[in-house]
Amino acid sequence: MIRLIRKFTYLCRVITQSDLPDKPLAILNTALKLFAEYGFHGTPTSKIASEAGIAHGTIFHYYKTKDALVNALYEHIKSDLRRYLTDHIKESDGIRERFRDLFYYSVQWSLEHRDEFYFTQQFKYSPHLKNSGAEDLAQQHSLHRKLYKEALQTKTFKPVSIDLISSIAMSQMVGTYNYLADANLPAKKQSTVINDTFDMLWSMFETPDQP
Amino acid sequence: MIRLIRKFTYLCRVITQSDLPDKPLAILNTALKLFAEYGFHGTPTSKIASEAGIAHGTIFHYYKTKDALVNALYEHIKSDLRRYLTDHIKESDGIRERFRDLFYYSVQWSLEHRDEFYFTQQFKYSPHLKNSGAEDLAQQHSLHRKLYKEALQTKTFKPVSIDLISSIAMSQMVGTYNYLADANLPAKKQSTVINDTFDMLWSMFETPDQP
DNA sequence: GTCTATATCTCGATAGAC
DNA sequence: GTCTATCGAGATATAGAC
Repeated sequence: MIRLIRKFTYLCRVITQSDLPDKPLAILNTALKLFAEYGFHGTPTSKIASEAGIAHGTIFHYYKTKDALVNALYEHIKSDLRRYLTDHIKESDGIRERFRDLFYYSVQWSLEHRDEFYFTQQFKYSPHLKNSGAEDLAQQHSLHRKLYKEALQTKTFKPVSIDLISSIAMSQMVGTYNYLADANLPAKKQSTVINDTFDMLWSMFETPDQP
Repeated sequence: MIRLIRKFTYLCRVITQSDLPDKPLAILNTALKLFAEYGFHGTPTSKIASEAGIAHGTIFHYYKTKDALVNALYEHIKSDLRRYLTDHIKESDGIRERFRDLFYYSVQWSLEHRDEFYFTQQFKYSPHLKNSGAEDLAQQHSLHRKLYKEALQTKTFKPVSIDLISSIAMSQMVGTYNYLADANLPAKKQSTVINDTFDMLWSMFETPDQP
């Protein structure tokens, strides 16, 4: 009898397509939503469970501890952003284009994923968490540093410390994001701002023309 | 008898000058130290008390709740920074000098007060706290916005949104700080970097020469 | 795998002597 | 004002049925 009910429930979900039984992902998603609103210390696991429509204990089946959940969420977001960026950057483009796209789409992604962005900031400034190996979300070596390295080697950039470039570029993205997140401009104007701030950034490091 | 012991203890403190009975301040200081290491959620009030060498209950005599303590600490730091900046900026200077000093000493202060800086970042990204009226530490209207406003009105700056200037300038400071905090350069080199990054910032917004 | 029920513990806050 | 002792809420994590 109970078995029948289970089957029925399952079929209902399949038919309505509304709620695939991907519990681990559901946990991550509701956790993110709640963390963005209350912070991870202000969010009890019991609330994540009830909000996600699952039993409290189930969380600990997928994530041994709350910390593990938080870290898993961070990794999840990180790989999301990574995929998004690699999807939007053409390897065949010139270095300026690639840098522009990296900048542009990093800001764009943050604007379209504000909870995710906010969460990563919280995460970054949470000393007691075991952020072992959790370098800055955007210090994704392979994407950023490779690019800066190339720009330095080809003398596209003035000879400055790569860490300085990295820090300043990162800040410029965050600054642009902060402005746009509050300003609420129409999409087109938003794009203009991102491009303009990128131009400023570029001109900071570009090697001046040799006549 | 006990009264005598008390008096004796008090006199000892006065003589050694080692530990003025300024408990509220001592609480703030050790709280800051611990918050920087464990975060404020990872730091129980009991630990603050024991580390500060006072009784647990005493904390709640000065600060009704833990949240109140956190907020008091934030205000304390904010006014410290404010005093530091106003002490270092000459009102009689030209606008470029004043902006430079604001930038320079903001970074400098952060480098000399890393725990304080780190704490304010934690604070900024703590959604559940009653940060009512806790605007960004550096969005201290009277210091920053007044300056930007003046630069815009005197056409020293290109006509850009003041919020954009504010966001970008702030980010540039944070970016410069992040770089220097990791790089560990000698003091002289540090100054050079701050000045150089300020020049970049300035040239972003400066009105080009009209011939 | 998922649920309910519960064990265990830590922390913030209070009470009351001194 | 400062201390000690303690209370009670609420949190994570586990046990065990289904």
